[in-house]
Amino acid sequence: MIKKITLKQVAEALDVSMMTVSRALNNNPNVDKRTKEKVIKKVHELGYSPNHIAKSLVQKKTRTIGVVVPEIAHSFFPEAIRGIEEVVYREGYQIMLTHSAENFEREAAAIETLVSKRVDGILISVAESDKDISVYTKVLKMGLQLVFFDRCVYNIGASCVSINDEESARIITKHLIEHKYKSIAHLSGPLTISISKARLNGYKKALQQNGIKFNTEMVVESGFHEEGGYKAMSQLLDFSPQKRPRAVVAVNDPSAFGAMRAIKERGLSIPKDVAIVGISDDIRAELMSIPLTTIKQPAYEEGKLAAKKLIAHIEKKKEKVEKIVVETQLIIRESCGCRMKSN
Amino acid sequence: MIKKITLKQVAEALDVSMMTVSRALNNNPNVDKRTKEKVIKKVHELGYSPNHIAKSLVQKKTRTIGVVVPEIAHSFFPEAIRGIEEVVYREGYQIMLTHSAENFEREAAAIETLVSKRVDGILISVAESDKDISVYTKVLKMGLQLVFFDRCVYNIGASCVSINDEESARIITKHLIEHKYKSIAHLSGPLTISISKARLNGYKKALQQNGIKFNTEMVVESGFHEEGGYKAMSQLLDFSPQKRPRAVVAVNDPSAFGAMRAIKERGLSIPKDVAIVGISDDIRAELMSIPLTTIKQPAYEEGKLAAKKLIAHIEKKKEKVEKIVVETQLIIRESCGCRMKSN
DNA sequence: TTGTAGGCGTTATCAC
DNA sequence: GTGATAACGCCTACAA
Repeated sequence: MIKKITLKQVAEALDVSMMTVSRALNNNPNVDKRTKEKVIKKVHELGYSPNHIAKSLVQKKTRTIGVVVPEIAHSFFPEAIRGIEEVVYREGYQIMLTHSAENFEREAAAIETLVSKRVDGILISVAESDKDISVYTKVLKMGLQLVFFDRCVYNIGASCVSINDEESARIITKHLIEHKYKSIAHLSGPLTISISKARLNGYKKALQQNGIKFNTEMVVESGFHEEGGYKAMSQLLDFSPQKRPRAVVAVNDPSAFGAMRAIKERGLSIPKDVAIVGISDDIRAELMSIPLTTIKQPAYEEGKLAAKKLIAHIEKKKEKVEKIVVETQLIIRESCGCRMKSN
Repeated sequence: MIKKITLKQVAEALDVSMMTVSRALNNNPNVDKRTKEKVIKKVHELGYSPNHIAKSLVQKKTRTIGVVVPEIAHSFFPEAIRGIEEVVYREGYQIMLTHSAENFEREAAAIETLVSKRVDGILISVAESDKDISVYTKVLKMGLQLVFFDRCVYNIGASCVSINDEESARIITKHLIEHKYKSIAHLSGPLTISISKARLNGYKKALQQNGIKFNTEMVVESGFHEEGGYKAMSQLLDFSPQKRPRAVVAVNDPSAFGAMRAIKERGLSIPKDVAIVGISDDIRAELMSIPLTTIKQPAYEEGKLAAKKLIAHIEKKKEKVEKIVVETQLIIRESCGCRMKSN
């Protein structure tokens, strides 16, 4: 850290007390207009920069929030972080960004560090690995504010911002059913976390509501990433042509991208041989050679809402814990068989 | 901030001094093994979490670095941030992420806040708006470490990690020239910042080395974003068909994407009517209906190198200030006219 | 309107 | 190996 001018030095240079300088700088009304001007002038002259560390120590408030994401660069998260930053900036907070890399231990360590750094609250989208929710309840018990976004943990007393996962999966599965596909598989997320279970349930519900029997073999766990989608799809394609699914609901777009690669590598065509849909509306979805039909998830909005809710929890002692659901939208492209490519 | 157990309370519960607890927790060798065990046990029992704010105050070190980017969600930056996070995590630092939104005032405010939060150093990619470099020199003068990445400011005594901008632009322009295009335009970045000037120079150099006369009208400032690329390209397309450029070097991929949209909207075809190339290798480049020929810029690597260099500056007092150049690679796709789409 | 005293939760330093 | 004390730079609370 830098050797710097302190309040005391400014005060001495002006021959006033530290408190006068402090008050002048914090817009305290009880300070003579001329002294205030003098102080501000001297502060610039000396290049004084207030030490927020000291301020935080006495005020027990850092105006910093911690953000924990399982992934930084792909699909949903950059947009969500942009939304968070937007709100946080306007409210005069800062973001401490950490990354769990989908790993539970790393996530727990990140949370612990954020607590030690005394952030005012934490925004988290949980990692996909096996987990013990006591990490989160412990944070809450310490009185730290916690808001989940996208991948939530429910019923532990924290607010959450996400889409309606079950309904989104149900709608897009139903869309596939309307194409008369009967044999529809699901590439699921890690079933330890609730978002995956909800999407699986939505898929099941759509089948059931349309009189299609649910078949366990048609659900393969792919996780949330491209590689997993590729592997899971390959597994399904190893079935005999009669047993092979005619359509696939991927848990999200990256998983769908991996699956699309697997399908193409077998020389099969999308959607003629296998139709596929995702959930996310990743930036790449519309650019694929067969544009992906998907559910648009408003990442930027989710980030903003989550940040707003967290700050409300921090600033108003009695802010209501709630589940905030953002609207999604079915985006119909070609991978479901709705329209074929024009050229 | 949370009401929490302090060192003092742990000490009292154990009937030892605060220093003993502090030493035990910081792996100071001068602590009896059994007292250390006792301390650790009690710390867990009480749920004590060390207050890094207090620690930072006395040690004048926060183990936090500030990151300032002009953009959070698109193209280069998410990957760069991922690289930064990777290094910072391994070295036991945290990231405070801020966003200038390409706006100079906002950037200056972000830096000021980071200084007040007493980060140990700052990693910055500068905003595109008009600027006064005194913001950066002031930071340096305070003794704070500063490392630029991607968009640098040179000769002010700060290290910098970037590609060789001039050479990259020269190479990709030369590639276009090898296609026998004579009338080649440049969509430039904001000419106030050095990366744009360097790329413009590379473009000029390629023309000159190949006996093509440089024509001022063929350079239009597009900025770094899609919208600017669209507008700048539209301007060039307003020229009469004879004067209109036959090929275009965009300052980066987003600008190229905007330009491609403009070209298509006029009913022109890429690369038949207008060939185009970019610099970045954005995730979308290969997915475009006409895949974009571009220069691959290793964002993740740049982030890692910049973070490593910053931490070296922070920890070794005499780390050399240097310009670190990362290798780029020409990625040939279809937009330059090299090969036509297979189907 | 201004100043003084005390403390926020740690660690550095020196003593035992 | 352990403890007492004085910072670190600021703000709260109270006094003048």
